[in-house]
Amino acid sequence: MTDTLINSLKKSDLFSEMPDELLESLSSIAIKRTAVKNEILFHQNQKASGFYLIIKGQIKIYRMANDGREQIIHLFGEGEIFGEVPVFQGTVYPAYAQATKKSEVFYFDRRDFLTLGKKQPEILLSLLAILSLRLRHFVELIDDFSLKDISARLAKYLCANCAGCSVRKVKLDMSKTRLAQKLGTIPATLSRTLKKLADLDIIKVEKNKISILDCDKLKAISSGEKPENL
Amino acid sequence: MTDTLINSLKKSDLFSEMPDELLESLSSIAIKRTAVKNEILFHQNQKASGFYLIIKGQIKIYRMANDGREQIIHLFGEGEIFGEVPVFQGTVYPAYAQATKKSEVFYFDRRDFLTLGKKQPEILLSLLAILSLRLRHFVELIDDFSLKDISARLAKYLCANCAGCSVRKVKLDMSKTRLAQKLGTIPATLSRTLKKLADLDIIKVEKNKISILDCDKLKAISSGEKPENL
DNA sequence: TCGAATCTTTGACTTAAGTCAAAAAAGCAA
DNA sequence: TTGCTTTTTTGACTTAAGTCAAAGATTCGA
Repeated sequence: MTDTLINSLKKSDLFSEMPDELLESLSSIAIKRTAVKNEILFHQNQKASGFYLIIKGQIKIYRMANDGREQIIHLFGEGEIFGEVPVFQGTVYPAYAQATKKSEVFYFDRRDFLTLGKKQPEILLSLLAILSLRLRHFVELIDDFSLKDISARLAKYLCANCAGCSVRKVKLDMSKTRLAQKLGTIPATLSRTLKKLADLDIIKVEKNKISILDCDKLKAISSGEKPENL
Repeated sequence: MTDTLINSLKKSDLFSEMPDELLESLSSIAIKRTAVKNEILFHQNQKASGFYLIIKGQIKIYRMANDGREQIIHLFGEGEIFGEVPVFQGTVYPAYAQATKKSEVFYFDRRDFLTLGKKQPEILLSLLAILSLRLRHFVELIDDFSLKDISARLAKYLCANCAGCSVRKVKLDMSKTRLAQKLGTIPATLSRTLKKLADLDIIKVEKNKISILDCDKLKAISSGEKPENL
């Protein structure tokens, strides 16, 4: 029984990277709940007594505007948690949470969570680690997306995947279509970009293996410099 | 003395939003350190004994590649913390940290931090709240940046700032140049986009006040739909 | 109130990257 | 191998948004 509970935790966004022994402790305070369609899990301005992890179904987070119309803030799906910010802050829920269909959730009571955290601060530290690491990734991602063109993103990807350019051959462990997605573009553009770099003798492409011929130029491109010919 | 310490914490990225009473506790375990230029604060693979907050100066985080060349991972500046992820995880530092110039930092010892967290888990919860809230913002930001064109971003901004469209007049509390930045564009483009929406009678712009004439269309645009005329 | 500095708008032009479609190559199953 | 599907490349075209520069507004200090 606890096993399936831990498995559910492992499938969640927040807890998936947490060490097993901590998950076990966590699972001891998780309470399984089901919500029928349209059931309200918490109200706006209600004291935040606990947060939720969705196992199945979908939860709508919304606010009520002055004129009575609801403003949907977010839809959360399986594996996602919600309500944790006000719980951590010790404030009130800033919105309503309502099941859009029959759903299953785990409920983590704030008090239990605090008690557990007191006994085993490693749990909280682990969560902090997960969140701050993820935050770093996002900051980087945003940097990449907003500041860089495709060549730069590709160059960066290649650089990051050749261990400081000591390895000169990068084998793609995914399809080019997939890589294009990862770089935030489409296969056609990736193909052209690869060709551009190859024409400049910076890389050489053979099927799914990419050789890096000029690591320094690649690095320059990855940080935004433009070589002579686009 | 403690006052200036707390003030420093307030200027930092991570702690600025933390309630005062918690900052006070935190300040009790912060140790001020100075680093001369090129001083190494921690080594790669060394057990992560504590994390740092930069008060002044700059710290370079880098890894050493096989061929001896250093690969700079990040440069951190004033107000930023570093080393916290391995500290929270209880692992080793994954890279070197070296001052690029004379710097001042606060050092938070892992053990002290844990002890404090045990005594006052609210501190850890507050950090969790800060991080998870910030994460939410980033997730949204990435959504916006990668999926939406400028009209959509602007529409979303306007929608978010008219309280569920019950208020029909948004007063910009910043210059249009600043707003353009926030939307990830330039003033010229923002100007044109505003005009486009005004031409479609969706909004009306008078100096720094923007009236929303058609809230539903605005919402549609903000979620990616294209109206008749671009 | 005048004039300088800063913001904002507009116009003409450029460009990176997307769309659509078709050809070429690679992968795969029987 | 053969044929079928999927992936990748290429070409022609479109488009959103950036650049640069100049003209209009606005703001603000003295």
